[in-house]
Amino acid sequence: MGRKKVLTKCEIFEVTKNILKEEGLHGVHFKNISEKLEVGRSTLYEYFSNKDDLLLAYMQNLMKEMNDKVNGIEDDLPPNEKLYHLLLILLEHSQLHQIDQMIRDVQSSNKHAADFYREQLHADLMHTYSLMTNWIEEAKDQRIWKTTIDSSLIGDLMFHSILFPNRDRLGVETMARQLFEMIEKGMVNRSVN
Amino acid sequence: MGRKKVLTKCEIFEVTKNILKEEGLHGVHFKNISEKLEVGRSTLYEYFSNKDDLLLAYMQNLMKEMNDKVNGIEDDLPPNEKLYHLLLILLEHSQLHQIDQMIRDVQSSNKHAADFYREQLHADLMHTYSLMTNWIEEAKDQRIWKTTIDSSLIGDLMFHSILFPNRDRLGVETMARQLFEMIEKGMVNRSVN
Amino acid sequence: MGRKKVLTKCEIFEVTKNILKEEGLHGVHFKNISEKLEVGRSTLYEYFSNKDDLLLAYMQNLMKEMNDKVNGIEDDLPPNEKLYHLLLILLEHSQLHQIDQMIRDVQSSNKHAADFYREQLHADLMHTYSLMTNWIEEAKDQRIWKTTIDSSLIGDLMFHSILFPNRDRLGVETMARQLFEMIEKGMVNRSVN
Amino acid sequence: MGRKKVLTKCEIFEVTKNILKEEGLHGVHFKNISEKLEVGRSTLYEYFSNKDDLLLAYMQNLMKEMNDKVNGIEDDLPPNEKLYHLLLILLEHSQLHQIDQMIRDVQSSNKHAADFYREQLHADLMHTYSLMTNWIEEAKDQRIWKTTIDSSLIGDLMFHSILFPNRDRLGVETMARQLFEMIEKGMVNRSVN
DNA sequence: GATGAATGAGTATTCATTCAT
DNA sequence: GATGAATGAATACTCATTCAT
Repeated sequence: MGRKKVLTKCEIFEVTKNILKEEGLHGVHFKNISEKLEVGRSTLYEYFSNKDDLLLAYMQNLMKEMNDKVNGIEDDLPPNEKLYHLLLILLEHSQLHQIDQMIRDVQSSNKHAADFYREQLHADLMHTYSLMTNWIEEAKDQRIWKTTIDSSLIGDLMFHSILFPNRDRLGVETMARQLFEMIEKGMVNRSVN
Repeated sequence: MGRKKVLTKCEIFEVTKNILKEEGLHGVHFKNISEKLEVGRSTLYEYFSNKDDLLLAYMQNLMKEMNDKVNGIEDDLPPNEKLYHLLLILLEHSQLHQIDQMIRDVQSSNKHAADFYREQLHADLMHTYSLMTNWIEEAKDQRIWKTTIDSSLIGDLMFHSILFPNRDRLGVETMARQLFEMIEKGMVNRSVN
Repeated sequence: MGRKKVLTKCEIFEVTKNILKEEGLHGVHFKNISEKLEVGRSTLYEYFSNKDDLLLAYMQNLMKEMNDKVNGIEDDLPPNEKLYHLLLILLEHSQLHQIDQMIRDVQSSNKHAADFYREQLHADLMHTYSLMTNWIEEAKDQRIWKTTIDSSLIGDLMFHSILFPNRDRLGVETMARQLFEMIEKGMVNRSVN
Repeated sequence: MGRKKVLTKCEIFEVTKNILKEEGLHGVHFKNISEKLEVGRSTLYEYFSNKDDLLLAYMQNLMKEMNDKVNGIEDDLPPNEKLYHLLLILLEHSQLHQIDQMIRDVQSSNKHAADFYREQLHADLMHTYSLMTNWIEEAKDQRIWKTTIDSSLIGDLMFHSILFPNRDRLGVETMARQLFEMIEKGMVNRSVN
């Protein structure tokens, strides 16, 4: 009695996600997680050996989820369409923006594990990043996109667009559409002359 | 009379800037600041009555510097050129990106002062933001830019571009130029058809 | 489940009482409390969220104890006898004398709780005070006591008698008896003339 | 320009007195003293080698002032009249009530001096105390006062009456008169029967 | 003398983590 | 497993005091 015996990592991730959204990376404490789950604080240690483990695992989980979707993008689409889908997926996983800070912050006591996870996280992130860059290059090679603009700059733009506060106001779909239109066509009003 | 000063607020800001860059907002402690400056920790309290005061003052200082430059933009330039200048100035003040988080985090004990500074910071920030949005609207009104894309989305993009890691690699000038070209003309390769 | 408790709020109150007696209100620190209890300093925070909470809780506890006894005084006794009982109870709760200073000093971070407790403390104190004053007035109304002497002056006297250092030497009972005799009959030697 | 060159111990005592009244013993800091005097904090060290020195000197000064008045009481008055005068003088020097706490608190680094002053303070205090007790005994010996009530209890009462909050409301004279009437004649209403 | 600057020692508080049941 | 209890390490902050000019 008390609480249901089954506490799952999934539930912990869910709560973590909410706290992360509401209070940011440094607002995540085992204290508030356990309170929200109505579980003893130390119970969390049965699931994660320390705080950083939890965060890393959470991020990795998120990353995996996202990577699965990314890998689901049909490979034979034109590169700019693939990039549009990628942008949409990124916007749907806005929590990712903390990953960068986390990779720096995390200083687990269990150095080995932490470093391992950290590197893997970084690798996962880089995977998406380079996928994106590749597709941009592809678009350039196929003469769909111009070559005068640095590919990784576009990459940065797409990746950081998850931070735009207006995402919530516009909605993910609209934002993706408009942003992609701007990326491709630019702001200049061609209907005029 | 009195001992010679070995420390200035300016030096403290300098160190703060570096720590902020290297370790993020939550990496700033009076401990590491004082260590880097090779002064006693309590000495810092002679300059700022607490940590939040320091951070707020730092941000305000930065903000003022930036606002001065922004206000120096000639008013009778076409809106898109003004926006280009604004983008350049933003990129030169990339530390600003923590301002948002700070405004939330900071809860100084000296409530009065803190609230005052916080509001002023926010006002300063909004000033720049709305200037930017106004110019975007102006560009739309003058039919220079198209109206199909949300103005604040462009605002977000410009503001968040200070976060792009490739800024350091490309250099501020190049990045501004390329980014602005993309914003205006888009990626589509028109030389082809 | 869970480790066995080695510490109770009661024990903390006990130690607090001793420190309060020996070193006064400002001699109370979590450091010396924890040392006397031979527990880690932070352990105390599991019981009271901060120092002021502890002090307020301590005082409230004391107050409650005393009020219970005060309320046990039979209402249909003559007012002067009721006052005698009250004096006795006050003398048995001499730690109360710090309450006044505390009510001023305490500025808990948990403003809400602190203000609430503070007000309640003050209310409890006033309750006793006004009970005392009422009984004095009653004694005057019933012509048992003379009216030429300010009632609250007697109140002050009774309340502050808990501070008399000779309380320890004489013992509470003796002191109460003698003091009350003096209050009622005065020092003048009537057996002479 | 700046401040008048002459800062006197007297001015420092004056400010100390006010702070002591408004904020209590632990509200006295060199910081606020120097601020109220519009003097540099370290300047105070030209006058007193440390905080405790200041407090001890202040108390001693007060004590001396009071003792002078006490010694001015004509020796050939009846003991109860002498006690009345003493009570009046005590009430006029209510700041004395902190002396007790101070004697405990003060832990100067200059142990020698501190102990010396402390002892002297204590001696001065005891002088008055024993003078008071002597006169009470005298009153008993002369059959003016009854012997059934402990002399030092009356001493405590008179000494602690300086703490009664109603002192401010009633005024020193009235309070002394009423209190002394009660001490001598008691509260019992003799005009009745 | 006077004072601005610097500092050390002490306390409060938070939180991840370990331990015993 | 689950959990309540205990704790150490780290940081914020205050204030008396010393030092150099």
